[in-house]
Amino acid sequence: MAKERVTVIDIARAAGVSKSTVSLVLQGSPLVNEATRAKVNAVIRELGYVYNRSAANLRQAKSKIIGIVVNDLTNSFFAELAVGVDAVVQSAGFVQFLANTGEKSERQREVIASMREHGVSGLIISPARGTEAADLAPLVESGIPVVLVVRDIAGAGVSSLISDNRAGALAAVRHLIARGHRRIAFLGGFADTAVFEARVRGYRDALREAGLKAGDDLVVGSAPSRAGGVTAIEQAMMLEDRPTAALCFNDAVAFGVCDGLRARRLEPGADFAVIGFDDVIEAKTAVPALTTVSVDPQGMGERAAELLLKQIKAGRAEPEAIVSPVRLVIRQSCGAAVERRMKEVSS
Amino acid sequence: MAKERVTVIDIARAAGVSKSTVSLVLQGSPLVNEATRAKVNAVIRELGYVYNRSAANLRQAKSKIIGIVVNDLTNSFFAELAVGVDAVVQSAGFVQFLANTGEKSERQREVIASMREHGVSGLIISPARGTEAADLAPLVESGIPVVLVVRDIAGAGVSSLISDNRAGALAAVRHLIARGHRRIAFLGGFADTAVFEARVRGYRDALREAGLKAGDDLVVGSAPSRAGGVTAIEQAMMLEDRPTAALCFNDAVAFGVCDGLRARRLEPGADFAVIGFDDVIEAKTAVPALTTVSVDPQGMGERAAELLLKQIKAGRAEPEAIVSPVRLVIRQSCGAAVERRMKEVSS
DNA sequence: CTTAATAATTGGAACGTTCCAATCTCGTCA
DNA sequence: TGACGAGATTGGAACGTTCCAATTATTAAG
Repeated sequence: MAKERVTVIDIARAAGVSKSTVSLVLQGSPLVNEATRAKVNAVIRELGYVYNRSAANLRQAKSKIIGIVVNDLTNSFFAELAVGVDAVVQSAGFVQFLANTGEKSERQREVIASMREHGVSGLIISPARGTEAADLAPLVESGIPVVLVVRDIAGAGVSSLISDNRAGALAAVRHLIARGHRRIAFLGGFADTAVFEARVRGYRDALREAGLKAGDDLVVGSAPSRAGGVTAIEQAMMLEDRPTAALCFNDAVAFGVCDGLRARRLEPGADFAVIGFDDVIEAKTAVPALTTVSVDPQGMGERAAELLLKQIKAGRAEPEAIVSPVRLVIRQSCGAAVERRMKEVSS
Repeated sequence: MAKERVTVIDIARAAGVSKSTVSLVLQGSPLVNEATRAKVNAVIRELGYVYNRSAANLRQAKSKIIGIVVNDLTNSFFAELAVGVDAVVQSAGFVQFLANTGEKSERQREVIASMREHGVSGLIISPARGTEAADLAPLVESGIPVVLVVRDIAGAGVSSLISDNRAGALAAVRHLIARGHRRIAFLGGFADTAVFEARVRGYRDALREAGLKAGDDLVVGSAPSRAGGVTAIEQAMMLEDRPTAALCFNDAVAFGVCDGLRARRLEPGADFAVIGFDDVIEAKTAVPALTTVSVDPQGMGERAAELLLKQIKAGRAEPEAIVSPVRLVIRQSCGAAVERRMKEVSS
């Protein structure tokens, strides 16, 4: 069944032209006559020709593949990021090579190597935990454009696109304070990441400027997952002086916190205010709808892809460090919307 | 900065051997002397050589790439499926090319074509809605191994791996009936899909065998998402004779149904029984933990990958249609576990 | 009618690898 | 000593495309 491979030469023979002409047609060159173009295209369709990109790549150095490596595909934040990237990459005529590292740096090394071997013309990386500048050094030295997303790596010397984590946390906690909360926790996340550090910094700054003290017992780390959120809130509720509100490391944790709250017969939004981070799609439709710091993962993916494409086109651009603004979207889980809605109804 | 590409010839020259020897080393051939192998490897590291897979692919027809195309990456079911595939594919020395079609068959055509051009040696496809056998025809004629997952396509003539949707729904609804429910709804999903059809069939069969009538008003379709679940339950609760339990099209819908229930001050698991389908990771940690039909997406991905690998190795195998067994995992959202837990406590 | 310019087409080299058949180097055995 | 075979190594052809310079066909200008 597996028929002989049809090549450009077969097409040429069948169409009565040279292989060069066929090649020209394939690349949509304006040099070729309309009639022959039509003829060639017809033969191509007829013989079921499939373009051999390996051969093309071999000849010309550029590959039309861009790679994206994420640290946790099962986290919908990254899945959305990937579809954002895919959208723009695709429409630019590139194809996306996606790999998941599962936070393992060994695995990350492998997939990056593999992508290099396949000749990707650019790479978008959301680095695994613990990735250092040295790990990326061979890659950046090779001159392949790289943009880091979500997590920046100091001294890597490549472009990065991260969200303004400190500002987001600051805004969220200010909001909580404005609504009268005094005991505010920071829940979830691994303490050894830059993202965690930035978010906690914003949290602390907000408390400080309100003259509240930021005790260490109120920031409790955990896995940045739904399950982690459950354990984090449980731990926080063991404190003798319990918090009445929490900013969570991300939305997954926030959902877990809501779950944990309910398990203790506390209604999130009414009895306890919770704010997430990321604005995953489900945040809007959850009940109560999650108040969260919107970082628009899909949009971030799009911007990262655009940045990368720009660098690919430019050959070798100066690395830029973009910090993407962030905004607090107030929904129901922090209690604000409930109040507001009641006001609306009564007016 | 972008240095000259170092090739196998450069290595050969630097190591004082021929390019053939270097090639042999690269492929780990046992033919080459240990000393020269070490020498060559040292030079490879020293010069920062990166293997050019395009060139290799050109020479030998096999490519070490397998492609996976999913219809909705933002649905964590598919994200997990993809990581399952990735795990086995990777350990077999292949690399995974992942693309997302977003349910658009035009897009699906493009990505499949692109993968063919890159010379994938096999393809795992979770087809977009509305994909027909004819759409896949050119692909299967080319003789490249394909396995369809999640959704089968009649007459496509390729292997498929789907879960036993009817049996799962049957078991779930039987359980609901055994717990005394009489008004049971089927919520969510697009009615024009085979998966929907099979699940509803199981649902109907269970009702019928219990002598319950399966009114059409109790099956309400919607988008297979969290938001869809919210609207579906809302619609179901408009009925004058309200259901007291529901089997949902998938877990995302089930979560939405829980949300919708809470919005009406009904506690899922206590006031209304809900069962999902898929057993996404969050199902276990949600509150209440979701009773669901476990299809183990990650395991399914692994099995699909193994099947594909087997076919790739075998050259051209007979298409197999595997239906993967499924099991009802009883947690809290159907009310059963609550009862059981109380019993445990009292004993 | 010649020449120049333009439009289309073309053959061959090149890309970096693998494969094949051929060669070289030993040590061993008769 | 010569023949043999095993172990290592090697040169060159091939894979399917693109690029370049060259060629041919066509049209316009003089």
